Amino acid sequence: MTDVATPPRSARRTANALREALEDDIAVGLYPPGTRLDEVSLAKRFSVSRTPIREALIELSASGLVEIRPRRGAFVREIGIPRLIEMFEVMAELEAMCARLASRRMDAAERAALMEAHERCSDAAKAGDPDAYYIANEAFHDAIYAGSGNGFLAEQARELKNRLKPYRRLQLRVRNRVGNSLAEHQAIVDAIQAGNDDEAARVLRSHILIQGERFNDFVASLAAAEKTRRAQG
Amino acid sequence: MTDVATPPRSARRTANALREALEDDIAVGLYPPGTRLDEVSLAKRFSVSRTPIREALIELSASGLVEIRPRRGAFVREIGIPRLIEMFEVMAELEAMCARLASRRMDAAERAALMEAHERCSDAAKAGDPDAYYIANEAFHDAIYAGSGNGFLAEQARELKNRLKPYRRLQLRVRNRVGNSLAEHQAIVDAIQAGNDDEAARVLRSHILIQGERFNDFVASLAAAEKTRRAQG
DNA sequence: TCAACGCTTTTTGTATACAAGGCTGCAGGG
DNA sequence: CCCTGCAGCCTTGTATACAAAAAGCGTTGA
Repeated sequence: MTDVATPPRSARRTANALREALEDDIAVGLYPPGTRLDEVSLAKRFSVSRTPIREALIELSASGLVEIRPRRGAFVREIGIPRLIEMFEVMAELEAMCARLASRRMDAAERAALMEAHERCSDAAKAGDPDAYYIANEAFHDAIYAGSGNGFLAEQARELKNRLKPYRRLQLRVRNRVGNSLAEHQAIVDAIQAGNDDEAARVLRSHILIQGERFNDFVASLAAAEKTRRAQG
Repeated sequence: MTDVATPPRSARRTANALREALEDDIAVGLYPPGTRLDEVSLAKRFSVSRTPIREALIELSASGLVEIRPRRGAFVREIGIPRLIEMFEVMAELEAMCARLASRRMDAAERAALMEAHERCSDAAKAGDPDAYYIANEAFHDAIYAGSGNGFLAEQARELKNRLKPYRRLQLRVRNRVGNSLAEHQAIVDAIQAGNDDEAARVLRSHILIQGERFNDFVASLAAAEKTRRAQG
């Protein structure tokens, strides 16, 4: 339910809030890839007019999460396996670049933040809590983005990660990916702390590529999601 | 590579046409960085209502070309020198990645296209026509993007190049950058044709970084533009 | 003279109204 | 039985109307 008691305070509050809400709904799987996003339904659901809905959809289309087909409406973008491979390939390179720069540029505070995020990952892994690990993992990678000393790069990395979120979410629950992931994190931290930039880049690159390469599991989860979707719609 | 980022041309024609028109106006310098983009003025200028103008501005804001400050309007984004360095750093890495992949993956047709673009660059350089070189240069780099075999990467590279366009345009007219640029192109082509992926990446990376590093010229041109802007506004 | 307050004006953000293109379904013909 | 053409509805795209916030400006008080 939408919080009707929330008073309209900041500007473009509706449109921005809507964008985030829709992003979340898509990431969470409420609107699976291929779903048509009807303007009037969304307007009704959020108790606003079509205008802010349209603006939110346009933003989402710019970020690549939805696709606006002229005169036909907005659809949650369907990302095929080949394109997903491409995206992971780019993601891996961006993260590798972050790691390379971070290992050269991070100051003491940033290194401390990285270590702490790593600790929290470790705790979540020990507790066997994949959701907590998901959160901590995000902070871990974010620490590396921030440590690159390149704000633009960090933004790009975050944005792409966000686009891949719906797919990685499934991914993390497969096998005992968490355990392996943590070991890889350790290697990354070691390389960064040692200031070994090539090694840091290499390890982080493969850390990401592993997610994209496990296509047995990957395709399986996609197929399952697809099956569910077809069964419902 | 099959699905090039082709924005819908037919419907939403006003909004899309407007976006492109505004992009062009900004790139060309009609609206210098910092300019306020008033909705009603733009609406009047293009003989449309505020709605499509707003939608175009939102798209431009998503692409980073303009900045929408809540309740205060849209402004052509001012990109400071530090951020520009960051952007060139990322651009260099993206292009290097393209070159690395291209030298491994390009087929005969793609190599031929690259050679032809290189020829046209050479012609333009010999003719001393910087505008023609600008066009041919774009095709040259585009050929490498396409040859990477990674359509998503190609899109990202094109988008970022587009964002940097207003700044590179000035850049290319400096000194005899064209001559050096052509020599660098030759080295890139050689490396790609030899299938030497590391070398291709290295050469292309520095080819881009050179543009970002010449900050004596760069700052000078920016300062000049700034001066002009202040004199006018 | 200067600063602070409030009013007015201007502009953005949202809702609604109107226009136009696509989709569906039915009917008629091959 | 299937295919096609037309009509009506439904959805998107654009224009206009309305609301609210911020900036400009003048007045007033110290």
